[in-house]
Parts: sequence; C-alpha cells; structure tokens
Amino acid sequence: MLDAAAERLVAQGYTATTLREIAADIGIKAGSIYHHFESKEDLLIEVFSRGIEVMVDAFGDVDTAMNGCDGESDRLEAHVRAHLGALFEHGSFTAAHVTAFFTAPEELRSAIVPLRDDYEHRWNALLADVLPELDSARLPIARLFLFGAMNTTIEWFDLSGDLSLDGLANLITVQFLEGVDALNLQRSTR
Amino acid sequence: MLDAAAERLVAQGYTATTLREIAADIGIKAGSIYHHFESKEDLLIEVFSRGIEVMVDAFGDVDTAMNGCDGESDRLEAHVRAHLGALFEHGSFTAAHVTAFFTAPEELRSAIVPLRDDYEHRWNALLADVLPELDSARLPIARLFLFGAMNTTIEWFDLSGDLSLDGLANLITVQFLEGVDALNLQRSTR
DNA sequence: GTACCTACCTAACGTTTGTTAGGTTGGCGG
DNA sequence: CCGCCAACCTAACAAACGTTAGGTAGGTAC
Repeated sequence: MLDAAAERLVAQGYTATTLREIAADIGIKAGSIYHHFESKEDLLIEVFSRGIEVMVDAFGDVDTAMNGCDGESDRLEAHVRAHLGALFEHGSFTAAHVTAFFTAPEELRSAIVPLRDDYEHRWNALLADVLPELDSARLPIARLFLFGAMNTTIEWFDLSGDLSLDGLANLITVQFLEGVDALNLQRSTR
Repeated sequence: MLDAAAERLVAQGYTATTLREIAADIGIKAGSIYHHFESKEDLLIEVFSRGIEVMVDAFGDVDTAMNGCDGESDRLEAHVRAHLGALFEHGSFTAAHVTAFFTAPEELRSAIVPLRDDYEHRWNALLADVLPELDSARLPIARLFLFGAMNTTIEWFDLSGDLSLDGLANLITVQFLEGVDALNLQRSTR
C-alpha cells in the first residue's frame, strides 16, 4: 500500500494522487485505508519519511562499510552511489520524496523538514571531510550543486540504458570534483 | 492573469492550482476566465510556453550581444547568467515551467515538449562550441548536469541574499567547467 | 438612439474528492 | 462453541472542482 502510494506520487504529484486510486492499485476500497491511517496526509507523511529513511540508511551503510581506509574521493563516490541507489534501487519511496515533496501542502512539508535537515547535515559533514580546503561558507552551496546533479537524474536516467548506476556515480563525482574537463580523461564506464 | 496563474503554479503545482484562486487573485470570478481561454489546460499551456519563450529570448539576446568576440568560457557564463535571469528576474513564467511542468497532465506536456526540445538543442550546440573536445555522446549528459545545477537554484537561491545573480552564474560556470577544486581559487563574487 | 461587442457576473450542472458511520467477514483464543 | 478483533466493504456526506448557460454594464460605431 505504501509502495502503491509512492508510485502514484512519482507519477502524479500530491493533489492528483487520490485515495481511490491507491486503494484500487492494491485491490481494496478507499474507505478501508482509514483502518490503517488517520488521513491522506498521514499516509503520505509515512511515504515521504520512508523516502528519507532509505537515503539515511544507505548513507549509514557506506559509512560503516568503509571507515577511513579508502581515499576521500572514493569515499565521496561511494556515497553518491548510495544516494543514487536509494533513488533507483529501493522502491519508489525516495523517488517519490524527491519529485513530489514540493507538491505537498505546507503543513505536511514542515513535518518532514527535520528529517531532511538531518540528512543534509550528514552530507555537509562528509563534504567538509572530503574537501577540507573548501571555504565553509561555500560548502552548503557545493552540496546543493551536488544534490541538484544527483536528484535531477530521475528525470532522464534509464537503469536499463548503456550507462550503469556505478558509471553514473563515477561520472557525477568526477564532474563535481574536477569539472567537465576531467570527463574526457575518465572514459571508464565500469 | 497569466502572472497570477504562474505564481500559483510555482507555489502549488498543477492540480492544486484552481481557477477560482487565480480569478480571486486578479479580482474577477472563475467563470470569467472562459472569456479569455477555452479551458484550464489552455490557460496553463500559455503560461508554460511563455516560460520557455522567456528562456529562448534571453538565450538569443546573449547570442546577438556577443558574436564570437569573447572567450568561450565567458560566453558560457553569459548564457548561464541569462538562464538564471529568466528564472529569477522576468516574472514567474520560467519558474512555473521548471517547477510545475512535471506536475501537469500528459496531454498538456506533449503540447509543450517541442518548445523544450528547441531550447535544449540550442544548449547542446552551445556546449559543442564551448567544449569541442568533449565526447559527443557525453554532451547531453553534461547539459543535464548543468541544467540540474541551474534549475535547482529556485529551491534555495535568494535574490536578496549575499550572493548576486552574477556571482551565482560565475559560481555555476566555474563549478561546471573545472569542478569544486577551482572554487577555491575563484573567490570573486563580482 | 440603436446596435453591437467586450468584459464581466450569477447560478447552477455533474463529477470527484477526502472522509465517516455502520455493517460484514474470517480467523484466533479460550 | 462463543466472543473478539482486525480487515475489509457499502453507502453516503459536504466540499471543491472545471465548466456552462444566460444575463448585465459600459463603451464604441454609425
């Protein structure tokens, strides 16, 4: 049911996602949803927060898997890969969050914002590690650039295409760290 | 009226934007809209296509203003500045397009896609000029990175903040061309 | 003055939405 | 066998939506 709601959110946004559609997708009637959730808002809050949960978990997994033993640039790339993995490989929760969050009403968003902030802080800390020489005032902007590059991939990246997720993660990391010039030297799509 | 519709689109997305609200914003009643447009879809198609028009015009203005006399990197930065200008300085049409386009129903989107394609082709041609050594298969991906960086600024950039639009354009261009490392050397916010 | 047109309004229509009250079913514990 | 509870259904509610038919005010043309 949460899965069905997430997929509807990705395809249609908040208001166009109706409880009757979600119910029909899983073979029940709209009224039955209220046995599990108090309201539409309640249900979709759960979907959005799971979207962040998936990202945070993926971030944490990378952190525990590689504790300081690898190079900083590889560490960044692994986190980029984890973020992309959350977007494309773990259901539609994260995708729903990224695409539909800003189409939700303000009251719902403010309930989710603390979770978002937590995730952003982890990235800020990571970037501060990877790029110790970067002006700290410019660090959030660098993060926003990176988020922009990663999150807009849902609008064009095709999992079944020539480029793999690993390759995409490498491409984004290199582009971020060294710019477009470096893309010429780095032709390995892994 | 188109302005009011655009602002509602930015704030709420397609389905949540109602004709009654748009009408109320400009001091008329909902039914009166049908004297100027055939339907809600018709009205919002006009808003979305004007959003592209603003971008295309801004792109064209830069092209005529600097015909080959400047460096390629400056030329790219001027176009980035023009794109950001369309987003922040010429009403809400372009902002509405970037934020709400994917919340609109499929039939409406397919009416707009040709205009979008035209704008994207111009950018592809520009990038092919600026980056002649870049693998042509990777050129659309580079453009998508750049678009991602530029368009997600609506979610965080503040016109009245410390960073100016010129500074932001410079930041994005440098980040795109040379990566985050170059941001340290480039501390001029103009 | 008459005719006409543009720009608006009123009032309703059919549909869809989130939501709710009350009823039905099936399985598990005792 | 009885009671109970979770999971579902039916049927309806008020509200809001896009849309339409018909009417009104004010200006312009002749």
